[in-house]
Amino acid sequence: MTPALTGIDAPDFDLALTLDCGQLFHWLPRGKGWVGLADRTPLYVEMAGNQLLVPVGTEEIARHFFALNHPLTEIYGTFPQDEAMVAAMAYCRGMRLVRQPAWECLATFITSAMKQVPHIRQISFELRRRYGQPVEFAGTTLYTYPTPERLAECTEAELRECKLGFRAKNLLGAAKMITRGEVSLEAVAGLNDGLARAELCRLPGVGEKVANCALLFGFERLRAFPIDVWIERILREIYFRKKRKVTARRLREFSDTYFGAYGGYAQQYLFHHARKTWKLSR
DNA sequence: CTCCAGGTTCCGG
DNA sequence: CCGGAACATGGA
Repeated sequence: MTPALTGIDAPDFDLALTLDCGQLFHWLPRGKGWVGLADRTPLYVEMAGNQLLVPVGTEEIARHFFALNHPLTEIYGTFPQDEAMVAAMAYCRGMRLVRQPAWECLATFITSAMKQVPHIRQISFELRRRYGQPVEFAGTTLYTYPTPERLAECTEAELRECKLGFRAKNLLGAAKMITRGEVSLEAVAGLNDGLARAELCRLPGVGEKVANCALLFGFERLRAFPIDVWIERILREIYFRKKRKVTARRLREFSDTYFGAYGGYAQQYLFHHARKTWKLSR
């Protein structure tokens, strides 16, 4: 049933936080840990002290996927040390931004527009179950995220059955453009942040925010700073308190510089902290 | 029943 | 460039 496990060093790593902060949408609790896919590789993961337990033979894949080599201490040192960041840092210490497959990440965030996290998970599981590839693992069946080629074969009506709503047209359109080679994610990977973002924004359903999520979580552009409704609230209520008529452009210019070289990390810390602590008092 | 959710796109000042 | 509105669906 359960595969043989082996431990790998994982200092400064909070697995639960990393899986629960809204960057991944298909991992499931299992026993003392979680199961999920790192691209095509099924993993069971569990913390044991400063070690991460993973199936024998998947050590390198797990190390890479969970970005255990991101220099967290150095990253924290680049954060602005204001009150909000200090609080978010304390709350989220050990959270890592994992290395997601580019298409899986991009597609998932196309389907995330105006949806709550549980809905995004629901959509992800449904797309995987219908159009992904089954992978047997530890007595259960996991499903890979469907390729652009497979999704491009679907009709919009079929995708709507996955509760996508108006996002179905966008996901289908993006899958088709990528399948036809009109946009190449391999090429995007070779562009600088600005050009990469512009290229991604050519896809339907991909605007500034979704492109930045893809860059941050799928292309390891750790400076990318997605501004969603939560981050916008934080910026307006904390960093622009009492300021009149703060435009979206102004928020973007501020966040692009203020949070530094690892702005994406700062963003995710602020995002998760606010979501977990503000929600209770509303 | 009403409101809103990890937005994008289009349209009129 | 900026603010509004439409767009689907489900949970609170």
